[in-house]
Amino acid sequence: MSRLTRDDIVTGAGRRFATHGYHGTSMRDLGEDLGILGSSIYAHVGGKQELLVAVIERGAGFFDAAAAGAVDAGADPPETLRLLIAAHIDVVLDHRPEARTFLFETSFLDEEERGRVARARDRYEQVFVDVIAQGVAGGFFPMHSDPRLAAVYVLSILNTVGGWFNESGRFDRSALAHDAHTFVMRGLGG
Amino acid sequence: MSRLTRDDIVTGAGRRFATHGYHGTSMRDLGEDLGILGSSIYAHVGGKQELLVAVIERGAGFFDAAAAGAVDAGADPPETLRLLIAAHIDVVLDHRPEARTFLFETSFLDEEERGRVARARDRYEQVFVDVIAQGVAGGFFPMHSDPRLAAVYVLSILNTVGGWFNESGRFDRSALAHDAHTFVMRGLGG
DNA sequence: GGTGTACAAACGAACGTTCGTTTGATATCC
DNA sequence: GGATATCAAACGAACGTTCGTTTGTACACC
Repeated sequence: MSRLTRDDIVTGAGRRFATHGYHGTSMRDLGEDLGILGSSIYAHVGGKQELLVAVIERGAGFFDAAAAGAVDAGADPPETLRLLIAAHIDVVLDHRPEARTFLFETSFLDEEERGRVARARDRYEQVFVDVIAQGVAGGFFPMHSDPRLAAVYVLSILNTVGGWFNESGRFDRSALAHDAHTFVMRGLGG
Repeated sequence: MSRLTRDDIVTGAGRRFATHGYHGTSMRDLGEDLGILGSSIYAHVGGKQELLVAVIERGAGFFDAAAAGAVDAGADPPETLRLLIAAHIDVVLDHRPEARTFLFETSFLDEEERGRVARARDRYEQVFVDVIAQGVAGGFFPMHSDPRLAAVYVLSILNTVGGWFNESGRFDRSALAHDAHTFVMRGLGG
């Protein structure tokens, strides 16, 4: 058992927040997970709320990077959407604690940070909206309803994946990504 | 200000649990919402956990009733699915606190109740799975993937509605139900 | 030898819950 | 119909515990 870094603390906090919720996690619980006393955490971090901010910003960073990677490939809308879906699923499954905390614990941030995170999430959602809108404009998706609504559907499906998908189940991750993509493509009329 | 009943307390608890989370709600907070002291709540219920159980069972009851109503209509799979979607959206929007608590706070129940609720949720999900499977078998949905997976997609979309839909926005509720149904129908290949 | 990590004890505040008491309405008797 | 008994609802204070956080000290490593 070597000494802990701030990153270790944030990682442990993410795990706890994701499984027990922010208010269901005490500093002593978290310390126990890490093998130290709850009070010792204050050598690394200013407080509990700061931990929540750190975990959520990590999660936001993962999603941002994933979206950037998918868009930068410069493919057509259907292919870009496929990349976005696969990348989102990767984030949710490879960084489950941070993703879950980012997606479901944001309301427990205090005012200012909550606003910043909300804006970050809107920006991310807008990437999906834009791709769908471009697909509609380009004739790839012959659907006539609101791209914003469709983006919400897609993200609803993807955000929930971390809650039920089991990596050692009948489907593997790429099968899930493929299945979700075809479902969404059909939903868009493509 | 008349006297409160146990139902009033449960309703208030649902509102708090849905907005602040179970662990983010104190008995004194809840009392303040209701215009009484936190300690006075114990004249109506045994404790905080009992309130959570009561709220969640209410929510489960709403969903069960909605599913029963949709299935009892005896329509073909596409129409039954349309009824299921509309009924689910009605529950989520007409009973937002109970629905949200049922959907997102179940993990804070203690062991036995959590198991019961999980089984109730599985039963509800199975209704969607069955309708989709019947639709596939009957040739209504020419999709070849897992009905269980498709049911998860549909419920992911529907469960999230309470988090973003605004009754006074550009879409009204029936437009949302219609849009979601066509998206899902296309997703199933129908 | 200074810096940073962890401990151990303690802080005040808030937690869920209990308790004895007060209140206000309803039902009963004369 | 006015005094009286009953009972649930609410109060207000207090219980023991846990919360997030602070402080002072010991000890490790560069």
